[in-house]
Amino acid sequence: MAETQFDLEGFLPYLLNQAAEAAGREFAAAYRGRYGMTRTQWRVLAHLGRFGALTATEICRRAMEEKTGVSRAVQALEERGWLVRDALAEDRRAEALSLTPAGHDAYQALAAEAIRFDALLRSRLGEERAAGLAEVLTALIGAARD
Amino acid sequence: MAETQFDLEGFLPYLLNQAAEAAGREFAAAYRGRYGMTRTQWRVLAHLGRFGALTATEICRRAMEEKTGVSRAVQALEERGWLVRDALAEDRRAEALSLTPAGHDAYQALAAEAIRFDALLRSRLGEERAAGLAEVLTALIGAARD
DNA sequence: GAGATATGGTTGCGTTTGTAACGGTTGCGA
DNA sequence: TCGCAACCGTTACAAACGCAACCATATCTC
Repeated sequence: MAETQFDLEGFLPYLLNQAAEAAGREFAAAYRGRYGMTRTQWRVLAHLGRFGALTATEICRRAMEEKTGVSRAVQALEERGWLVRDALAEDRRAEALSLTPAGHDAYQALAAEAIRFDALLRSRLGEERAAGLAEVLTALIGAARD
Repeated sequence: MAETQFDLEGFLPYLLNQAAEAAGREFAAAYRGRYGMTRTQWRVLAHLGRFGALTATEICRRAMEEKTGVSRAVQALEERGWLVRDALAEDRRAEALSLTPAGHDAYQALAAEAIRFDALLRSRLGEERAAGLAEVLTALIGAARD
């Protein structure tokens, strides 16, 4: 029987990983280097900064992150004084997480960095291809939620 | 001053990561579940199966992988009997890595799995969008190599 | 309303990963 | 040819990650 012809360089999960790691590594310098943050911490910060108060579970669902990672990231951000927990009247198991003013400042600084970096990537690709890319990735993510 | 408006859900590194993790998690069941392999091990196997004998450094460069990760993956694949090291006459620091027949069999099985999964992803997206995605990702990866 | 079941969040532990330092080898310039 | 820098690959150590087990609370079922 003939050998299976497998094209590694056209394999979508491989390409996605390579592109994500390349982009991630490049951007990580902005938050790991300057703020000593983990990727998960940055994600939690970004979600709270963008969407306001959330519970840990909501962050998990939105960010497709493990609850244990979120738990630790929340703890780290809390110790840094960037985040506070508030009791929820309707469910005493859960906590409403929200950013302090200092946390919001950090978010603003990183968001500005992110906007710059995103613009750089989009200029590399051309705005049209970049928009198409974002659309296809979103579709892919949505399809995987099942 | 107005707040910086940052659109997390359109941020390309974020989308890339989400899509890559979603696709990777889904496919990982094929090699982690059935063969107990690490992602790096799978990558090393794939590169050797696809491109023949390589040195560890060449794999690092092609796969954008850390040399320490490759070192450990090679060791694991060697212990499993899927890979052999051959001395290189022209440079006694480096080793030529290549798959054994058993390793090649494993590669074939996983490649078949990968082809199936890739086809599934492409059918989800539609062939046209999938091809465009692959092209843009390749461009992004190429641009990041600088 | 009591017991079973599900959910929010934390902790513990083993695995994986990344950074830094290290032997061994090669290549280059003084 | 001697010394020195660069390079290949491994090891050591620390950080991060993921899974499973675990408390506390909430919900469901009878």
